[in-house]
Amino acid sequence: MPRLTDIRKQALDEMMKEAFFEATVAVLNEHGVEGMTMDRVAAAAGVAKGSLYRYFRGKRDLLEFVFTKVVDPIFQAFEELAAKQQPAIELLSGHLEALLEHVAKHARVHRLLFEDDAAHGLLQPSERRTSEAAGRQMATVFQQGIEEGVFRPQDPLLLAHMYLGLTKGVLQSRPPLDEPEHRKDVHRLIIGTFLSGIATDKGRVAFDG
Amino acid sequence: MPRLTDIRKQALDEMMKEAFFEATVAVLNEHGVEGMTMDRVAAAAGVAKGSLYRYFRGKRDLLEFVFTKVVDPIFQAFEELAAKQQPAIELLSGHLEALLEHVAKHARVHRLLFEDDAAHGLLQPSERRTSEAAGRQMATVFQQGIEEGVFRPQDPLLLAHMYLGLTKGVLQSRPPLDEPEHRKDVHRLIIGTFLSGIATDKGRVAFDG
Amino acid sequence: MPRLTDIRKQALDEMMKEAFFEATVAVLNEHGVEGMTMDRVAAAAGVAKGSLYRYFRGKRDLLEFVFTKVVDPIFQAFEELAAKQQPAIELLSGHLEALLEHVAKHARVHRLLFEDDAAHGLLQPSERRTSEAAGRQMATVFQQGIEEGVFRPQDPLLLAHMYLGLTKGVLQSRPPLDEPEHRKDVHRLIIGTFLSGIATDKGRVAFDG
Amino acid sequence: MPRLTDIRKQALDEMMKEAFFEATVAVLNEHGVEGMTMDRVAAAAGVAKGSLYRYFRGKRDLLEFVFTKVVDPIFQAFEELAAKQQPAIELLSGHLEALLEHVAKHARVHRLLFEDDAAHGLLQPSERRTSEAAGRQMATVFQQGIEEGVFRPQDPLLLAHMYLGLTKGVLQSRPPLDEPEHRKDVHRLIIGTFLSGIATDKGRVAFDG
DNA sequence: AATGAATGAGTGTTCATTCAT
DNA sequence: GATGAATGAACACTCATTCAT
Repeated sequence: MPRLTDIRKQALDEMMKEAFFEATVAVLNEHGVEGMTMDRVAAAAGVAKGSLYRYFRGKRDLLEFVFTKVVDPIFQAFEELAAKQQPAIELLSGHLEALLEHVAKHARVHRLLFEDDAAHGLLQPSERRTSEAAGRQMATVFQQGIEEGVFRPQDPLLLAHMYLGLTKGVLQSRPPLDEPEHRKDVHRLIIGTFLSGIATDKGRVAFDG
Repeated sequence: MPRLTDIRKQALDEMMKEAFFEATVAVLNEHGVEGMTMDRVAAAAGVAKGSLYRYFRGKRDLLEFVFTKVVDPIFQAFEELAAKQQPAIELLSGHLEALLEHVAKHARVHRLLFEDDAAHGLLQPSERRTSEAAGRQMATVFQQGIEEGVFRPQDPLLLAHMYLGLTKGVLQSRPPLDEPEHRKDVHRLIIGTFLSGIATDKGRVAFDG
Repeated sequence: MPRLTDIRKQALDEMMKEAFFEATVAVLNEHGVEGMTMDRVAAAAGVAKGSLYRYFRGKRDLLEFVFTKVVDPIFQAFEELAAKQQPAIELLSGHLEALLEHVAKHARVHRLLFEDDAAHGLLQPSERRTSEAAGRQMATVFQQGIEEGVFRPQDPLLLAHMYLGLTKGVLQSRPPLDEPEHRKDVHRLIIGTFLSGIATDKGRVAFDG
Repeated sequence: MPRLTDIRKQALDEMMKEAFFEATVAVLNEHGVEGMTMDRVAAAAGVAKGSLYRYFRGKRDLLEFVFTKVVDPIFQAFEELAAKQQPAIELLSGHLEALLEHVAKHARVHRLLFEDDAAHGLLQPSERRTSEAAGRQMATVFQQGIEEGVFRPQDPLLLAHMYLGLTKGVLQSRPPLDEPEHRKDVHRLIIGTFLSGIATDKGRVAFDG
């Protein structure tokens, strides 16, 4: 039964990687990105340092794994939503909902990998890739919205960057996201602002004038 | 003539610091923040490593100098504008104009320190301080705008973060900023979006519905 | 058999530390304390510098290890003697005997750490501690002797310092200590001088007069 | 008048060296031996670092100058005393008196150069030379005393080392030396102990027995 | 003769990576 | 396959010494 053994082996591998993921997060939590050493990760995982290198080619590899593990679900959630062929605004809304939920669940890690901005040195490439991928993904929504006539015609990629930037800005101010109502508030704030702006009628007049 | 000598000395000091500034930027450019070592900066500046330490107390000091040199003008521009007692929207507009001009002038450095998000590990304290200071500064504008009745009443600090995030998002997509018209376009895009949102009337109906 | 492995591991650790001890002594011998660098110790031990740090937390740690290794046995010998509840003079005598034997055995290291007075900069704390501890330890002997009526009443701590100083003085003149008779001679000299002084009757008269 | 100029020059040189002496002592006082850098000495002396090197060939040279300046007077005092052709005991007594006075006057420096034992790394050669010179010097006294019949016949050099060691031991316990009476007490203690020992008659019996 | 900026070898220490067991 | 000891390149930083001005 080499087949079964292989499967089992693969499963074990996955479990190990999972363990390393959690160990890494724990270390990141306790020592920050600068203090994340392979020694500490191995110790946190309860294995010898050498073993780490059986599962990851190096530190960069490990961090990319962690990064991906945190980021990927958001992309997948989007893909799932997009598959449902909804109107752009609902797509946007649904995606934001999923995003906020995800951030709420992985608050600690998010803070470390995104807000504190400290890991970026080590995973710049994958970071940029991610950021760009997210931009492209969102751009399709805006493209769709423009076609639907609900968004003003504009470069969709630029819109995506603005939207993502605005969202990141809100998240960087660390609003409470634990309770569903909190998330609802933030959701309304982001979508409302991005769709309708912050100006009153008076303000809009002042601006146009 | 100790007076003249002193002045000359001070001028030389400034020139050295300027040279180190450029050397640091060059190293950051080539090796990223993680690869920015004192050795490399010294080599790039064409001096011995020890000399660096005559002008900066340490790596952190050097990086803060670079960071400040890039960031401070924006804050100062804001202060100058704010002193003029203008309406909030004009203040916002003026600040963005100054910002875009500044970014255009220091494009390379900006990319390194802000977009790539990479220097943050080493100057997190000053970085976070800066980010928060910028937030607070902008918040006063939004507060004023709310009082003027041109912005919808909302947490000014949150508005500031959204605005800054959105702006950062746009800059991250690296729009051309060399020509004044380019900047005008980006300016219009940001202000317009933030004040009026991206939705058409139809979109707004769809959203409210 | 984790038991055996652990023991073996511990033994290996001890051997490594022992090797570093000897390497350190060799380096101290050749380059003096100021010239004792971690590089040189590692080189003398024939290992990479990094390995040193697996066994010692730092330079101070290493030096303290060496120092302790040399000094501790003397203290322990004293404790053992003191436990035997002997008269003060025999205690003194016994301690000196043990000390001379110990110095004979570790002549080279002693010269480095004590006579040359050179290591002290780096281990001043532990040195001073040691010196004071030795003083206190000996003071109890003199206190006991005073109570027994065999020593003239005087500040015991001062007596201890005098005794230790005198002994150190003798050792600094590097008397031969290899043979038991040599040690016997030195022993007699020190004890005799400290107990009865160096003056003849005539000298005593001259002094008192 | 090149003659006068030369003399003046030499005098200036002496004054400079004197200033550096005091600056060095001040630095040693404030920062310890490990913290005594040429920079600090120059700053303390109020001159440029480069000037230091006009008067001293290097750090070792400077430290030797300071050391000598502190130690030499004791030797000279001895020479002066010795020239007076006194009995050995009075010579010893007179020398100790001068020594205690000297130590009292230069207490701070002494502590740094002798007790703290930290400078020795840098001036080991001159230190050893000094220690040996002192030994030889004192040995002549003991030799004389033996010839006078006031000291028991014994290796004079060994006696000298014992005497100096005992004295050093007393000084290391930092007895008060400010007042003449204090010094008198210490003087009596050292001379008394070294000449007559610390044993009572009972103790002597116990020892001989 | 004085200055102090420049030098650069050297210091202790860290840590990602390798590899013999 | 796991281990963890060994490695050694790198790093930030210091400071005695030199030398152009």
